[in-house]
Amino acid sequence: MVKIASWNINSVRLRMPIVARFLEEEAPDVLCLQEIKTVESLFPYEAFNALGYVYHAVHGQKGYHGVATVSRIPLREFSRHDWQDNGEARHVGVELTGPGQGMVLENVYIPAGGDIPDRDENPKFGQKLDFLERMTRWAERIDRPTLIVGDFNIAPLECDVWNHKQLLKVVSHTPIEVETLQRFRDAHGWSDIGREHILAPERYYSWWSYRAKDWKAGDRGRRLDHMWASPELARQAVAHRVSEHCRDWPQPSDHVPLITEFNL
DNA sequence: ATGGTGGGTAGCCCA
Repeated sequence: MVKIASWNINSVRLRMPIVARFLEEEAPDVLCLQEIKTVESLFPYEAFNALGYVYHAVHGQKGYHGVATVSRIPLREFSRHDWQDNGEARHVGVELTGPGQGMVLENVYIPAGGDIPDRDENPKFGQKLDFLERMTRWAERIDRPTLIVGDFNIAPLECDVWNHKQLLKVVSHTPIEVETLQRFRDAHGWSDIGREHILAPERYYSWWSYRAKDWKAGDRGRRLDHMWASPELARQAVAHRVSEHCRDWPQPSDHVPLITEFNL
């Protein structure tokens, strides 16, 4: 059994106490973090080592973005894609070399895309779509069992947001983003593990804005985080869940962890 | 219709 988790942590240094709490509670074999917001030299390697997570693949950046995959089972880093073509640290790819040997694990942080869903008025929105198009070209050539996880910053289904109609013009749920993400999905035949285990139209969110007074009261959530697998790998996913309670921990991230267990 | 909060950094950017 190999247990993999993904969490947009919004500063790994600030939130190391709750990361440790999560690792002690869930004991995933591998944890993929997004938005670590630090350079590699300041990454809390020792804190992870002390918890038994002695394998690391860190692609950091000062102040913004950044991803890290930490593990208690052996892995080897083998790729860092720049799908935005601007030098931002938004991806790291590893291959498991012990348990789950041969499985490729891609950790990605897709750009949020700014506030205005228009390429001309808001260059960041265009960059988000371009990032997805480059990922799609990459996905067409995948020839190994692959799991891609992370903050996709898109909630594709109606039941992935608290109010579908109200969010149609809100970046993360616009038709153009959903269509672009669908093309990425079709390019490899990805299986959306989250939605294979928590079936539509059931509510499924992974992010709640900090701007709500009480995130739970209005429950204005969105499913921005995903775990997508190659079809043959998806068939080996035996459990999947969302650690929603982490949103209530002290100084929480605005995202919560996703967990999938594989029988490999 | 608007602004609401949070993190990193250093005099605003990003989410």
